[in-house]
Amino acid sequence: MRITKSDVIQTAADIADKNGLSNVSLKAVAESLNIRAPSLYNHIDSLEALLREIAHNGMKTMNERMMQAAIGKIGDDAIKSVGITYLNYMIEHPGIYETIQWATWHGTEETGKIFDNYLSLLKTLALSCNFNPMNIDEILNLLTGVLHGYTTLQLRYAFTKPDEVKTALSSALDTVLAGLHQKYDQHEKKLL
Amino acid sequence: MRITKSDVIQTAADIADKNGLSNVSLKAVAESLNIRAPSLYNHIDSLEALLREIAHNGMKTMNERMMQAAIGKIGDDAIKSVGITYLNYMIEHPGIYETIQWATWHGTEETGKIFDNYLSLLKTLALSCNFNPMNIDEILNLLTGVLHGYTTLQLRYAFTKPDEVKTALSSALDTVLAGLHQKYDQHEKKLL
DNA sequence: TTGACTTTACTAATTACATTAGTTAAAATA
DNA sequence: TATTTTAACTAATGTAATTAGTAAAGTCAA
Repeated sequence: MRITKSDVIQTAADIADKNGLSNVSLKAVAESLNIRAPSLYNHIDSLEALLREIAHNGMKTMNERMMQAAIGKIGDDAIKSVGITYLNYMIEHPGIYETIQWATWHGTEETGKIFDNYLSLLKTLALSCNFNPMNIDEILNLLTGVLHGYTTLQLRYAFTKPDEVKTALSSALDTVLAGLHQKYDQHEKKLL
Repeated sequence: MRITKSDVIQTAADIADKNGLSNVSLKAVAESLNIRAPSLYNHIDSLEALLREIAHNGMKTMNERMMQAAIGKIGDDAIKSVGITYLNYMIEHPGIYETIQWATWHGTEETGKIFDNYLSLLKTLALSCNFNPMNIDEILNLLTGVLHGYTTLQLRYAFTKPDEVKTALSSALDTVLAGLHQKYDQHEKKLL
């Protein structure tokens, strides 16, 4: 009968996924948990703080999954694998992803730190692509931008035709990586 | 002393740009206009509808500016010019852009139509790049994705270092276009 | 086991909005 | 000028977030 902070976040995240971010209210969360709305304040600071927790949990879960997806892979393969994982998460959890976008505008330092973990993973993988390390930041900016923008804009088709969208994302990443290789590949190996 | 629907939308958009989307309320809009909140219902249907109007107005304005920016240009040049215009608008109107993103999730058919106008412009320009028309949809998906994702993620830097961000966007588009040309350029000219 | 302490639930009350209903005065129109 | 429409108003309602104060149930040391 006792409820934990984690229960509250999970329940709110489920509501977001099922009914959209705009239907996440303390009232709705409390009803799902069979408690009264004010009782939620024993676990959270405010509705805004709860939304941030949903976003942070989601971002951390995505980071874990993307790390898993990258294990045993390097280079373009690894990056495409991470990209597909990113898209999969968004398809499975559109409400959480919507909350993550909300947190882009209403985030805290914590939000930035979790995002940095994501950048850090992508950076490692990008460095395994034989790009000139001098340009790694530009490369990261483009890769993260493509992933975020492409998946967001394709989300509406992703529910009805998930396989097509995944294939298309893979192909889009191929195109971007081709451009990146053309521009940033190290042509000379450093000699010892 | 009389207020028009256009005034209401403008005022709400200004509040969004200055204080963020979450601070747009009928109360705040009414106070800015020196009228009472219920009077706003003479001009709008609801708060949600007002937010959609902000988004639609913003999208239309962006479309117009992008069309202007494309005049007299073709190919990669035109696309980069449009991209920079897109970024400029977002820097000038972050609150409206936030509302446009909100409308991505809460939009109507109207929202889709305005977005289609944008797609239509980009399609014309992409076709001027000598890409194989058979692949135009994939190409558009990638271009719109990069534009949306890249600009959104760079927005936080765009206020302090606008010039760097604009140069970087131009370079990122170069990279993507290089990948697209490598993959989708028409190698054979059709003979008459 | 008992007694202090903490946790987590509750009810009641407050506040902030969005929204509706009903009304009125000014503006537009015929 | 008479009529109709527009756009403002006040008053009232409903919903949701939040705060304050309280009580029950769990935790843990003596």
